[in-house]
Amino acid sequence: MSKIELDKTDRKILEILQTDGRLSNQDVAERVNLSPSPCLRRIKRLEEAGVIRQYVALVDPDKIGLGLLAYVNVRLEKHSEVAGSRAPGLPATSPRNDFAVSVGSWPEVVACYAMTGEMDFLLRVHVGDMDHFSRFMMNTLLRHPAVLDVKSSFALQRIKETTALPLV
Amino acid sequence: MSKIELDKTDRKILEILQTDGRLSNQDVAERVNLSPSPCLRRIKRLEEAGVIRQYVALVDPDKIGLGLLAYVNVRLEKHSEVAGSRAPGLPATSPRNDFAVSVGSWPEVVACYAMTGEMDFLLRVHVGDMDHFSRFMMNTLLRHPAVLDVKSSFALQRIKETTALPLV
DNA sequence: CGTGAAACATTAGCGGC
DNA sequence: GCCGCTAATGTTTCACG
Repeated sequence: MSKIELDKTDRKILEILQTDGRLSNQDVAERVNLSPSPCLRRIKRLEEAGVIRQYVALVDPDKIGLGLLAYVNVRLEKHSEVAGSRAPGLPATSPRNDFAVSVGSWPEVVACYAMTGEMDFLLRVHVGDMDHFSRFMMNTLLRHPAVLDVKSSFALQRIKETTALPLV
Repeated sequence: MSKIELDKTDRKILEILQTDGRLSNQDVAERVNLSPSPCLRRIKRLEEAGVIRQYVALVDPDKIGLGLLAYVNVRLEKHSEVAGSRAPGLPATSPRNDFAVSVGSWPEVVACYAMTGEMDFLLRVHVGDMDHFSRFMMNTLLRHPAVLDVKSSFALQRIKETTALPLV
């Protein structure tokens, strides 16, 4: 995790790149009152330290036919064992782990967290419409052997949505 | 909303930029077997159509002292009126609207959706630790006059997290 | 930290399929 | 219509002061 010291200029650079990830180094330099080379050195340092994890383009879901955003709470079976082939002494494939691996392969699921509380997992799911959603539920999520039950809610309105973290 | 036609090449470009938003146009062109100029024309078209909404740098929350991720379900008071100054006939400031505006000004809240189901809003909240979280609850969220009650869950583990949408 | 120069990237105009 | 060439302009990057 290696915390790293960030001074005021570093934070300003992060703030800028969190909003405009394609700004040229020159432009960033100008906005933080630095010349290009020290600015680039700082950005490189932030990238290497993993503070900047990635640069990405954000795509509008509505524009590519993914108009429905759902959050799905999932509860898994407790303590169930995988039927059949399990060598004694070897670590069992737990339902939890199984589920986590499956989630990685479902494109509709863009985020999944193990959570505190009564529900084990929270999934963020992008689909085209209710039809698509129910297909995903019936054919994929509810068919997974580790899943005990689910509770879904749908986004009616996006009040706020940003990838930019507050820079304390 | 203006749907736009995306051919195979456009989708490939989006896929690439969703993973690496700082790739040079030349590199993108190479990967989609196009020369730089038609590739740039396509990217510009995607930007102008709003399919690509923004380019951003993703910052690792752990590295900047925001180690705790919470999802907070919020229920608002129904039908309450703002006390005092309201001209009859003018649209009242609804608690809903009031809340939406406030959320915009709280840096800890990076996302907020109006949801179906028993809870009105779902907030995604990044904070440093439980202390920070409870300060946010006591001093900000629970003090808001529109808020009736809240239910919080905390992320124990990030199983999957991507900003890249599946390109159907 | 800043300067400067070489290598590299972007972008508009134009001709071709 | 959409592609690719060329050439001018702008940007990145690094050795060095």
